[in-house]
Amino acid sequence: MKDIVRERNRRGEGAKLRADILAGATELLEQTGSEEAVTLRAVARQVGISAPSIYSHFPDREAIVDAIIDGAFGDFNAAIRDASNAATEAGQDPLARLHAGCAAYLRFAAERPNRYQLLFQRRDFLGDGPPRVPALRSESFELLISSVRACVEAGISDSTDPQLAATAIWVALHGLATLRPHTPAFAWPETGALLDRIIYGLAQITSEP
Amino acid sequence: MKDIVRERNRRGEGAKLRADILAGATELLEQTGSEEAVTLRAVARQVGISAPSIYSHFPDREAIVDAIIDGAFGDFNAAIRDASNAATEAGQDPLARLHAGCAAYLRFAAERPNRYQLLFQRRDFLGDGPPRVPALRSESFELLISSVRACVEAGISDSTDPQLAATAIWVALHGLATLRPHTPAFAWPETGALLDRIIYGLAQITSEP
DNA sequence: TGTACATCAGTGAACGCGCGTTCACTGATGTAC
DNA sequence: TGTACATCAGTGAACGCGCGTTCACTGATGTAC
Repeated sequence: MKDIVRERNRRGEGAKLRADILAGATELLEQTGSEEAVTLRAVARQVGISAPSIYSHFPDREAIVDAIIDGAFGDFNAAIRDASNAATEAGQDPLARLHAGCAAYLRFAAERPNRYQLLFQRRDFLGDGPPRVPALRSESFELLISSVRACVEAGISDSTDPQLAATAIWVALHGLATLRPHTPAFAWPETGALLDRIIYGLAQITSEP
Repeated sequence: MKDIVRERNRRGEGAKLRADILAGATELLEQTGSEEAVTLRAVARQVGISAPSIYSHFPDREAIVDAIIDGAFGDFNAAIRDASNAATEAGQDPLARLHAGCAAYLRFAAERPNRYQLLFQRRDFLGDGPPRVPALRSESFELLISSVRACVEAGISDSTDPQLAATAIWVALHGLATLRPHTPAFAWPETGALLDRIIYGLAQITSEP
């Protein structure tokens, strides 16, 4: 069953199909929630093309999933960076900047749970060539750790080990982001209260909430 | 390629195969790390039987995975309960009991990463009949929250909301348990230090580490 | 301006694979008589 | 104690499916002359 019938690209515009394939594959992943659902044939159906057409743009199935992950990391890092920068530009204190970044993290995960899930569920093995994904992974962590350091320098955090505090915050955010969509029956506290508890408790914030 | 050739059970002992199938399927999951690898045929190969033999003991593939999850939850809850009880029986304070339970949680996840992953990655929908899995899920959380309450009552925690604190600890433990096996390239702090940060920070422990 | 043709942007049929599941069966073994 | 047989504990072959991938191809379109 072919739902969509795509119009053939004009000559010289063949590369447009790559973007369509990636968008279709991303949508498929987000809808089904499973990496396995991103099959060449399912993507082809989604985009409205024949399966072999994909081979002009991706060497194999794996490459599509990799491209989805790269795109998701780009969006993820941008969302956090933007929220953090917005807080800085608004002249807010380091704690507000830390909070804005963490809130953006949770918002990204809540709005695209299946894409978020894919970000950190793949093992970041160190193969040949530059470790591409680890670099993408570390950007937001670097921002997190610098936010914690700024709190220490501003005298509103007691932390003697910002790396440890940032790691603790990261695992808590990740745990909340992944656990929540899978356990809707749990009596979840309000996200804001939970996030405050995480930030104040783990970054050892000394001023009162 | 059939590696093992199983001896046929004696008459009346047919039910023994069920345990073997479950053990084989569990081993398969733990080795491959993917639920999808638990196929009827792969399980049959692992156990040394033919694929249709499984139908005498499980109605379909899904039932095998459900049985793995049930078994994993039983082991998971038992590990935490035992560690917590051992601390209580040794006459340790509430903080030590809380710590023992959390450490057992992380130990379980570290030793059986793939089985742990399966525990909370399935949506706990509320279908017909009693919500079996949510009950299994909540046991360890109940223990966690009672440990936090005991700390408050003993005057070593400032928490005014033990439910919130317990939830925060849970998400942090889960985040650490799932993130760590997938990001070996990250510069992880020592687990003990991280766990202390999580417990002291999130349960609002007031006495010095 | 007209036209031959190289190239682009794909397609349709086919392959071998592993899968879940069904079906008819088989051979050992405990039991009734 | 001997034996017929019901039952148990499985097996082997087959089905239809969707998959990744390969292959030879087709028809539109821009371009060289």
